[in-house]
Amino acid sequence: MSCEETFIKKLRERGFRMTPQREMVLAVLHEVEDFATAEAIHSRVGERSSVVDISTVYRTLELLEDFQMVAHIDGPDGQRHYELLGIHGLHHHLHCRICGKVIPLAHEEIQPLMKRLEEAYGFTVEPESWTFSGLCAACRSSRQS
Amino acid sequence: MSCEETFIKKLRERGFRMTPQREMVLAVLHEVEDFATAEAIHSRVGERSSVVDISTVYRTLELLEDFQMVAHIDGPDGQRHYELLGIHGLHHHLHCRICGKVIPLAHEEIQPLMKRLEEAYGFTVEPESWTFSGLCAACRSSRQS
DNA sequence: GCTATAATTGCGACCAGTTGCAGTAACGGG
DNA sequence: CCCGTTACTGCAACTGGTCGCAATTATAGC
Repeated sequence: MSCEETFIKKLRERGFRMTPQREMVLAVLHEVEDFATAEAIHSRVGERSSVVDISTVYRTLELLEDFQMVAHIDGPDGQRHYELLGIHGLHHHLHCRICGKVIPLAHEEIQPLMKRLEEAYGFTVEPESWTFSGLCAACRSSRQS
Repeated sequence: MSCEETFIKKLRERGFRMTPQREMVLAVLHEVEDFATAEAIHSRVGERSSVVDISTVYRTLELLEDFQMVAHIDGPDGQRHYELLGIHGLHHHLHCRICGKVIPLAHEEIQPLMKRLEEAYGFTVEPESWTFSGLCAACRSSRQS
């Protein structure tokens, strides 16, 4: 099932509708490599067709995140960067504070912690993308701390 | 060592200065139970003395977070809620999306994950407060999912 | 104490993102 | 194929938070 078909199916399941605007935002997400800001997505949508409002872009991204088709990380520039989860599905991110590199982290890596929180606290963690901030190996060794 | 003395010491270490504004923000954090928004802190500071600008409140909170004396969680209302870490030191939070309850989580609970990220990815996680969003035991069972 | 220096403040402009609302349009039912 | 319902969009106003800058003030050296 293509990404767009998946989107339509998930929309229908909840009584939502497919629109040209939503279609275009999803298409642009496919063209973009790795991460893109809402602003970047907005301007690329603008290139393809008549203008779509930035608030519609945000609303669509929120919906896609809700469907676990998209994730975002908060960049140190204070902007959100969005990523299509695609065939890899839900995963997480290690984000280097110095060089900005983003290392993907399989969902299984955090299963032990989730299990522990469930058993010890009765707390069920939401299936959302997490971002851990810190230092990658290269940046860590280069500051010999 | 009192909280304020700690603050002054940490400021001096980095060539920063103690000011009446910073003193008041810290004092208000002591008066407040659990979490407070920047806006709430700002208005309580305003009650005690002449007005302190909201941007100064934000800058002071950022500084205190940097010193690991304060942590924040992002509420579902889109506002940050600040907490004095106090004698318990660095810890984390489980935040129920339904009832809003916040469950504290000792730093040791996430050591295994940090160790794993260090060993497998060479990634050093920053010593900051994390917030995990999800459902507490009560809210989970009440929606029988 | 007084002065010089550099950190800090308050202010206003600004930023990314959200929201309320009135008009528009997708889509199910006839 | 058309109509009615209701989700959706664009717009403009708004929100929480940040930033640049000129004026202020804490502190170290004399």
